[in-house]
Amino acid sequence: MLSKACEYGIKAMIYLAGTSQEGQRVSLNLVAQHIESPEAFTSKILQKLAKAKVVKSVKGAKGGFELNGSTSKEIFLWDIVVAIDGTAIRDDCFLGLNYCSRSNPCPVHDKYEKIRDDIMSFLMKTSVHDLSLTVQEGKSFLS
Amino acid sequence: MLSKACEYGIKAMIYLAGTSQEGQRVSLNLVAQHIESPEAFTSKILQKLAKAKVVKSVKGAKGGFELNGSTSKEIFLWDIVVAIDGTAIRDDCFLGLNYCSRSNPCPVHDKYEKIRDDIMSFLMKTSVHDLSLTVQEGKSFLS
DNA sequence: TTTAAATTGGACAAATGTGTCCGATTTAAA
DNA sequence: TTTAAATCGGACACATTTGTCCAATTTAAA
Ligand code: SF4
Ligand code: SF4
Repeated sequence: MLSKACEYGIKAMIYLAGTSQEGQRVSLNLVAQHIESPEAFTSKILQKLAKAKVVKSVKGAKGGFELNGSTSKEIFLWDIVVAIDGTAIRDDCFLGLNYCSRSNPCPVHDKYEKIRDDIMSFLMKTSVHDLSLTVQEGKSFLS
Repeated sequence: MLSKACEYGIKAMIYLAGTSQEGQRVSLNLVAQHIESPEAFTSKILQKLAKAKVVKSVKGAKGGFELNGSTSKEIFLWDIVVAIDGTAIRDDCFLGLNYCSRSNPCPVHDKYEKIRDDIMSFLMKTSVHDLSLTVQEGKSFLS
């Protein structure tokens, strides 16, 4: 479903949502520790997220990462997926047909369309904020 | 979601369901043409499906491939997925946590669990026969 | 028995995804 | 001004997936 990089990216964003009150920054090292991902690989992922403007990175001493913009309520899973994996999960559907439509459907269309719509709805309507709450309460976990 | 190999495998099975009345065989070349996949790669995939006993292969002149067993109604998408991709799609869920459960869930569990169950239900309850009907009627397509 | 049609399986090649290393650069603080 | 703490970015390494090539084998038919 998602690439490993994208899984790490989502976890990183959820972690950052819990540390990003009032411009407080955390280092790459801390992020990687909390989401249990290789540090150098996490670095690449955070760079992608920074280029997509969903995280803000600050270089130099006392630098680090924080969520960009005012609030994690405005950042949705879909933003992260697009930044890291692109739109293939939406565009290349179940059987990976090059061209499909309601008048030229693949054989699974009738049975799969609802699942695809549910996935897209989940990705576009679930905010990082939604997910960070239970982590901060200790009711869900990133590793 | 699925590997390319698995997509080809599903298409091949759906195509074979339309050609496999009464032990009639089709060649690798024909299968690859109809599902628009590279012939040599398709060969590897059909070999996997043959080892999983969902297709029967016959070597030599007048040989070829046909569905194994009596009917495509007994072969489900899940059988094909397991034969080619294994059970990762079921075992490694959305965020790829190593260990998760209702008492140790990842942050998306509440929102994603239903989608996962819907996908598994779709894979386990959809038979190749279900899918081949609309193709034979010209109402859906494999390319 | 010979030939042609077909799958099989091993080795290889290319592309992508995952992960590492390290020097360059930036910034805050001593 | 110097130093230490950080991210950045390019090059590389490794694993997996995707795809190709070809000789070996099997089988039906001439
Ligand atoms: S399920 Fe529908 S949308 Fe998805 S590939 Fe098939 S025809 Fe296209
Ligand atoms: S959604 Fe639920 S089942 Fe899937 S990884 Fe998260 S906790 Fe596990």
